[in-house]
Amino acid sequence: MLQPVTRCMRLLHTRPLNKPIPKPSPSLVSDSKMIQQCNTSITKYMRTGQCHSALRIFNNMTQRTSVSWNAMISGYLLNNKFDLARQMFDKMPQRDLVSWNVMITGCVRNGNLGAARNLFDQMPHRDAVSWNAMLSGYAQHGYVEEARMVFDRIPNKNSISWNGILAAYVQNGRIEDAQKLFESNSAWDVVSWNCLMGGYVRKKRLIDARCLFDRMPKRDEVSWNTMISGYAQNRELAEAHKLFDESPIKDVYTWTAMVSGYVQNGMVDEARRVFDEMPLKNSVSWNAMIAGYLQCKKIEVAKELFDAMPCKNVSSWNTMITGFAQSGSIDLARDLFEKMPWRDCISWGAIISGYAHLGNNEEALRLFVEMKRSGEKANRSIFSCILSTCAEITSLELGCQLHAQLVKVGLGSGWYVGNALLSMYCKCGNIDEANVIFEEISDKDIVSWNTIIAGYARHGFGKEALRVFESMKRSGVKPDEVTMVGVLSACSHSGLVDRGTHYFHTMNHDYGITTNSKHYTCMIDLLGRAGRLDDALNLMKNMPFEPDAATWGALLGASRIYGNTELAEKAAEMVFQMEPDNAGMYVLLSNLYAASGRWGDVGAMRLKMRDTGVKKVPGYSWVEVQSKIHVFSVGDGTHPDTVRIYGYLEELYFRLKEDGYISSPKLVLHDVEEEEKEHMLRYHSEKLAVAFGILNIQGGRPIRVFKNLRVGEVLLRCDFV
DNA sequence: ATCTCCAAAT
Repeated sequence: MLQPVTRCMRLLHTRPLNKPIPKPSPSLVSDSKMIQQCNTSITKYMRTGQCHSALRIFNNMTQRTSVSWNAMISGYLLNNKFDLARQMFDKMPQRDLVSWNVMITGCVRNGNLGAARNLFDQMPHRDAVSWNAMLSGYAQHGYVEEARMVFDRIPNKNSISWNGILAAYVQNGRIEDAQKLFESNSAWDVVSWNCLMGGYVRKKRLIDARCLFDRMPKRDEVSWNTMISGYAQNRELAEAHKLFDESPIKDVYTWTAMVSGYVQNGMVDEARRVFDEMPLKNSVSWNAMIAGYLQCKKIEVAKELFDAMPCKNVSSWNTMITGFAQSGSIDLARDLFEKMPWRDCISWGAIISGYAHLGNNEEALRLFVEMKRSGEKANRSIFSCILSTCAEITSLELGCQLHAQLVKVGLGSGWYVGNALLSMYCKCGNIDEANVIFEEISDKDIVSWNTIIAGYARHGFGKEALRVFESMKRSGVKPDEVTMVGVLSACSHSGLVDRGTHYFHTMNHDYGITTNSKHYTCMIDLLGRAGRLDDALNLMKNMPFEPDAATWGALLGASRIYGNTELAEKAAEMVFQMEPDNAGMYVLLSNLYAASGRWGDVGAMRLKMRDTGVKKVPGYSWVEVQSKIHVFSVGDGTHPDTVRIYGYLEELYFRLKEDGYISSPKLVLHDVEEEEKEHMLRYHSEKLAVAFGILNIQGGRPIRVFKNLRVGEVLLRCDFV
């Protein structure tokens, strides 16, 4: 609206009023035509992603209008080159309304609402587009109230302003407000109807959506497509198909809605039939079809389609890589990953989580480093994946570095990454930092609470765990089954038998939690540790589940502690039946026999292990020194510092003996010669790791030693602080 | 005729 005025002003400036306006000379006419042609070319190049060619044209122009600059700015924004766009905007000599509006929109799309607001406040004149851009900016970032305030202040509201505020409500889930607004006015256009209808579809309120659809004064393609995909995505394929047949015009969206609807409902053959009938396919249609085949594990067909696809985009590659990775074909995934023409953070995330999922933590970490070197920024999902990798290999130092990176890029807040950080600190043995993180999560969800409770329990801080549990209840979060597993194991590890028993019996009544087998296992562990083996056994007999390996394992652990070999044998026998590959159980039972001097049974156990092909997982201990992990096994002689480590341990033993310490070979659980037993005691993997830690970690700093042997779900860990 | 704001499908 103000645009023509501004242009007149410019003319007034360049041509004095008292002289008649001269007719444009032929050269001037051709100049302005030239400029127009150049502007058109810039736009065309930008639309096809050829920023360099656009820039060359722009640089070669001897005269430019604001449209030339605007075309460059919006072109850069279209190609996600925000910084270049901003540079152009800052450099341009005379900004017009469109320049400001384009830049504001760019800031909003780049996630920088503050910059958008600054521009909005600075601009000399605003039109409806400026206001609408700000309104939509607030709406897109979840600031509904601010969006409403902008809307109320718009002096010359147009239909887009009205649709903007309607969309603000719909996008942020406030369908009732949207509905109220809609009813308060009658001058809505087809976009408004579509918008509200889309809101109902999102809320899965298909009946309300359909009601609007039927009442609409005018329908366009979007109306049909919204309604069709609403049905298709909510398992109402028959209704979707009916509407599809009725639809007067079908475009790519219409067809694709049907394809992805069938795919999402696992009807891949129907999807394929529609896909083959489509008169025109775009990359979304192809990708949906490929994802469908990957979903139902028809990997080969997916790959065939992918190879035949003419217009592969990053999503196509990402879909295939994710599919391969999730079906365990990590090498095929990697092959595609290496071949793809360009990658985004989804591609990196797909391959990294693929390796992490298979337990190849080293490769996951290596790729993460490579990603950062390539200049790609990690998103929340990648950070979360890598944090759990750190937890898996218990690399606290690496975890701390990630934490620092998260703070730097501003992704540290919020429960999503917060929970991953929390879990990392818990598993890496830094429960204090875990607590700091926990306190900092402003939008704690049930997982946050459960993680910190289980973390405290795991580290033996039962009372702390229960204190957190109480404050969880006070803050109005309802405990779930997982919470109670943490709470019961907290009681178990701290010997709080009565309290644990109380929770166990009241949790159904108090929190509506159905007792599951994990809870029973916790209780058996709790009673067993307290020496109440009979009660534990009774509980197991009366529980409404068949005891699983974990339950018997808990009983075995308890019997072992209290030297009840008979019960332990029975428990171990059950575990063998259920999990013939559970090497840990063979070792436990073998150790139990050894402890009671039943060497014949130990030998039989060994034979059984050999015959069933079970391999004992060797016990490892490791310690982290300056981001490097040093691993030790029993009597390890492979470490470069072996001589120093053994020398130090010898010296330590000499001093211990001088003080009257006698090591206790009886605790060694193998049938070996006395001398060798003593050797094993001295050079047990933890001791080697501790010695190395003492020799290499500065005094006053904690030495954290980790072990790989697991009993049930609990990672045994020694913290030497 | 070239530039900006609202609605639909991985």
